[in-house]
Amino acid sequence: MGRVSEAKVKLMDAVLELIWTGSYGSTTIDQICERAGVKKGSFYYFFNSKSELAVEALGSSWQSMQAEVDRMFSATIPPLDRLQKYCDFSYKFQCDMKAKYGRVLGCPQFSLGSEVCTQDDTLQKKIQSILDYKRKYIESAIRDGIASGDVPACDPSTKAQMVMAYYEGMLMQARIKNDVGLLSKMATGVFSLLGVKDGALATV
Amino acid sequence: MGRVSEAKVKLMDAVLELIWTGSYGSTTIDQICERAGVKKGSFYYFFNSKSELAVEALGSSWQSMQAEVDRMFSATIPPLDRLQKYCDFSYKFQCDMKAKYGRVLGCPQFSLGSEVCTQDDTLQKKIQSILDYKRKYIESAIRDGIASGDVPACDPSTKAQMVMAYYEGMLMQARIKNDVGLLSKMATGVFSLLGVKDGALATV
DNA sequence: ATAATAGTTGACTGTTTAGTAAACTTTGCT
DNA sequence: AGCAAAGTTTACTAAACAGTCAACTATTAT
Repeated sequence: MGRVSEAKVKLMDAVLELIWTGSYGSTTIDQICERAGVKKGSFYYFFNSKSELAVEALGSSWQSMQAEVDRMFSATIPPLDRLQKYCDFSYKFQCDMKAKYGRVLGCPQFSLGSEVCTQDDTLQKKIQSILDYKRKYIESAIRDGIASGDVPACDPSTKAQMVMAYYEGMLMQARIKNDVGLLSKMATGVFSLLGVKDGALATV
Repeated sequence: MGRVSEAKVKLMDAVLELIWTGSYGSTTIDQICERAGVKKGSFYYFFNSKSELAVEALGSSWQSMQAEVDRMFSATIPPLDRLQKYCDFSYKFQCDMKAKYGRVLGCPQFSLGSEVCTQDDTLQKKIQSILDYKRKYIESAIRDGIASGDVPACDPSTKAQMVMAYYEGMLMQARIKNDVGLLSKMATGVFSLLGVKDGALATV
């Protein structure tokens, strides 16, 4: 019973957009409320702080993204194709953001993680866990690639770490330079890191 | 004539430390002044804003760093050794920071760049230019490596972009995870990206 | 010595911010 | 209808914040 509300969802959407198009530190609770079309009293009815809102928003945003990532990294897809698809997806995604906001926005977890890691422990832990999930997809694709003989023998965990550093570094660069072109050939570097000749893919 | 002052230097040191150990958005002018042991009136005597101070501080910090980088990337050193030295230096540097602050701090330009790129144009441009300088060292080493036959033929500019993405991505990951261990084998990935077998170095 | 220059200080202003509380409104249950 | 749960709103406080200014102090060239 009682009345129903979309305020919570609206606040989560608003905070993500503001953090992503700007930064965590520079977005105020008043701004979030204004963007969400929600009064501050309602904000504090649902959340205790900006940090708490951000944690929930990041979690829910990752949850909806995860379905899509699961499809890209399906075990039915050849391992290297998964990585190719993931790179292509990221490129397209960043193009969409650039079209929508006039800005390449990069990876929300990485940008935010770098900003708050020394300041907000619970937020930092949430981001860490999402990044760990993402790495597991890559690691699993590498492991499958080794099994199928597409990837030279290596430690999948270490290699995944490297691939991810490269991938996230590229997105960061694209954000800082506001240049989406850097990302169009992203997969090339991924395959170099794996010691795989580019173009050795089954189908794309 | 008139009296002499170290306030400007102290303010620049303070802002760099605060941004690096925290973030740009979360460091206030009051904080900077307190850390520097300088009164706010003096701050505004020398600078018009936090942004202006940050621009000057970044420039001067890069200038003193550049001497060291020039040595590492000396044309007298075999090209791949330069990259190895640079990776080793970064690793040691981050270890020092961890020892000093209890935190891996990563690359100041990259963290800050990602935070302010959508918000502060002059700061963004300053960071951009420093990052461009850094890339030129890598690009030049790659070009020399191709000339000496140590690096397979490629477009040095594009490859430098990739190497840098990987390098900066690694530093970012280390910052977010507060784990310096990730960086100990950094050069391995650099050489993979260049299509060079690890251990093909003249001397290190 | 003193006057001009360079830098310092503290007290001040107005604004933005986080956070609170009490009155009010909508909704569903009986 | 009427009551209770769930959510909304407005007006408020106190603190943090950026930025200003006039009076003050140290340095040095002459």
